[in-house]
Amino acid sequence: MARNVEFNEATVIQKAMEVFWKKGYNATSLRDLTDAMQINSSSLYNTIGDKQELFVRCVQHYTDIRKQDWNKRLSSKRSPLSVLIDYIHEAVNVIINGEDSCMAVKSAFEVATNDERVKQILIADDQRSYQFLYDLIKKAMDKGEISNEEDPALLADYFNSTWTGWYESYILHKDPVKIKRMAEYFIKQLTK
Amino acid sequence: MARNVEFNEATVIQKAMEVFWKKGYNATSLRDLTDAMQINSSSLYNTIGDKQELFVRCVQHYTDIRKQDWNKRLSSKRSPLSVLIDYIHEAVNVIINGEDSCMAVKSAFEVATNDERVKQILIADDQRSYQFLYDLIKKAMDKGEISNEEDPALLADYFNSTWTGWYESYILHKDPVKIKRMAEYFIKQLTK
DNA sequence: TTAATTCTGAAACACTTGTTTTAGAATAAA
DNA sequence: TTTATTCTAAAACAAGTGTTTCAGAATTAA
Repeated sequence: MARNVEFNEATVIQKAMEVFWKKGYNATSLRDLTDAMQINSSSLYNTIGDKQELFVRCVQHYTDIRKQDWNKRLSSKRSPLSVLIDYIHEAVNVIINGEDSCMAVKSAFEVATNDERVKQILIADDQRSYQFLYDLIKKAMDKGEISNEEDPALLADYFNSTWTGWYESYILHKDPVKIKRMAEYFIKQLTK
Repeated sequence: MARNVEFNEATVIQKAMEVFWKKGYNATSLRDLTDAMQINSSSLYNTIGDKQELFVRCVQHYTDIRKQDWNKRLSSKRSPLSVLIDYIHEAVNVIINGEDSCMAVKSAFEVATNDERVKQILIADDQRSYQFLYDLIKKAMDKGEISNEEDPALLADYFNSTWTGWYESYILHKDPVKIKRMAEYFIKQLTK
């Protein structure tokens, strides 16, 4: 028997996420957040909680989106190898067209060592990313699309950690060709 | 005709670097810094400058140390391939024994997009890292220690960006075996 | 309509931030 | 020793930080 929350929580988390994503956790102030979210700090503290809690929700939201993408790709009827190669190409596009690098990577380096909850979310995200690669590589091997000489778990691990360096490279050099060449070499290794 | 600065600048920069390295730029306060450096903020501002300037010097110092290490390794009389493999093994040891990841990587993601000077220092550092790898790979190819089928520039670029992902992996999983396995695969690719 | 409840906005909170001021101690050259 | 200069320590600075308070507006169910 009382009024309801005026704002849509999902919308507001999305807005906050964009600010955190761009500026990082420590460089983002509560004013930055409430300005973007268009809510008063009292509403924020009444519903979501403090800055840390909000950040946790934002990272969770960020990884949820990735999760959906991986699931969608995994349920594709197309050949495992083509799904994998498409994914690599789209990952390259995200790197060279996105403005703010990857929030998961940035948060791993800036926050994960100090915030156990953020760390756990990123571990789960990394595990899903690994599983996505592992499933495709394994299926591609079983189908004979790629050589099965190498351990698929090792390949998945190795490739899973490769993207991060591409983000760093793009921050420093802003060179799309460099990223594309590395991606082609990456694919070549996989398919030979 | 006046007194001299009491503290040793190199010592003080080293101390500041350690704090920035561990906590990151934004999470480090001036008090954190002056406590570690054991100097008053007025002395800091009189000699070095503000927080940004201090950070720039610290990143410069960090990359200077790496530069020395690369030069030392490049002047080795041993075979290029063995120098390279040694370097990879020691890089792995740094990752799994170090407590605070890599300051260059952390700074690339946290600061490089907002501070042009830091970015330029990191670009120069990255260039030296690339050149180090390129020189060894090229020499190893010329000597016939490794296959020269692949473009050494591409290999150097690719390998240069690989380490970053290993740092992220180690932050999340703290799994030395995982890093070691990736390094062995890395070497295997190089030598086959 | 009433009553109970929960939300919102603005202001205030205490504390921390990066930086500057100031008074005086220290020191090198004359 | 004097003098000119530059250092240092402590305090003060204004602005910004994350968070809380509180009065009142809003809303739902009775």
